[in-house]
Amino acid sequence: MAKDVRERMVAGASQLLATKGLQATSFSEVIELTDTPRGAIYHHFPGGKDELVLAALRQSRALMIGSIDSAEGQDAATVLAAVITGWRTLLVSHQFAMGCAVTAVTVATEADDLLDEAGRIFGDWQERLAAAYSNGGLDAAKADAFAALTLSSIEGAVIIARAQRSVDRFDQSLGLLPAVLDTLR
Amino acid sequence: MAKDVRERMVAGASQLLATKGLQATSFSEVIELTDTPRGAIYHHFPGGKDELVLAALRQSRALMIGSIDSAEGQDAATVLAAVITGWRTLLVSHQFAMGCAVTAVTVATEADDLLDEAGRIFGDWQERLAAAYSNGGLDAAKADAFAALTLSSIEGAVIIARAQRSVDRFDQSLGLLPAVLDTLR
DNA sequence: GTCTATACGAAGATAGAC
DNA sequence: GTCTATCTTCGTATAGAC
Repeated sequence: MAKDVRERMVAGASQLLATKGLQATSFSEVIELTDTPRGAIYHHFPGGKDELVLAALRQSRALMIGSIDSAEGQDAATVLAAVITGWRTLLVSHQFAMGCAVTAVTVATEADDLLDEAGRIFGDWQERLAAAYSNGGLDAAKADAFAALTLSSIEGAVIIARAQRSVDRFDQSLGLLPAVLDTLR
Repeated sequence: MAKDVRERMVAGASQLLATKGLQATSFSEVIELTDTPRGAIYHHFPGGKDELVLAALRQSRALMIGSIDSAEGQDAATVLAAVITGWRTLLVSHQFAMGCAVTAVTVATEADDLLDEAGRIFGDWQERLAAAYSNGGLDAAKADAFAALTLSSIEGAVIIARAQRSVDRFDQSLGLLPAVLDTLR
């Protein structure tokens, strides 16, 4: 059976946020992209755009968490490589037209509820990543700090890669992380 | 004498980009913020919004370059600390309502000329930072790579700090960089 | 250089029919 | 659940007067 209309709208909004930003994540664009009925938007999202964007953020959250979880149980270096590769593949496979939805919202909103959710998601990502590192042999405090560095450098590297339509700086910058990890254990 | 109207408009646009993003950097907001005459926008920027944003990006470029240059000639660790402190102060003094204008444009535009300029600016920043590191005692190749890591991790940390309205993760993540620098020489 | 007036389109949102 | 119509507001842009 076809996916739920609401679910398709959320996925479309999430994709639009990651590719074109918050402004371009309009009802018209979501409807066109997902081929869903116009009249259904306010039925599924009575709170309007904010509610749709909030749902899209939560979906982005789950995707990244799933990616971290699937590397769980392995060596910390393997976890690191898996996360970096995931983002690298996303960039390349979309020809640098796609990035992070949470970042896109953070730098373009003034709504407190959206900012709160974005902050919580970054926190959750770090926490999950730190747990995976810890599980992969790193001391807890170091795992937490290294997770913070991993996240911030990836988020920054993704932006720079998009602007330059190249993965050169991405590779150069994140290429230092494995050696950093080595010094931590 | 009062600053040139055009210059004030560019500064206002630059500030709006860094605080509210590309969408909110509208003519109305720029005019209100800078208290400049509405009729003067298309006189100074016949190319419309794109031309204004382009000028604002170039001003952001110059600000960061100036900040790097003022640390030039010092030890690599001092250069690193100066750049980090600069961004940290910006965040705190604006209560996390301000970030990087170039990032804001990168994740919200589809215009090639804006993306090109953003990519060029990130490249210039890295180049200037690498030169300062090299001047500060780091081997050239390592200086370039470490400049890439410095930039991407700062850009990412700034976003996360804004979302969380806290400098905790920022400090935690960038706090690892001095040790990384030590391992490079 | 700066002003007003205005055109045009897009966006978010609501009402009421089907 | 979905449709159409409509309202309001806002943003970009242009024309022509001062």
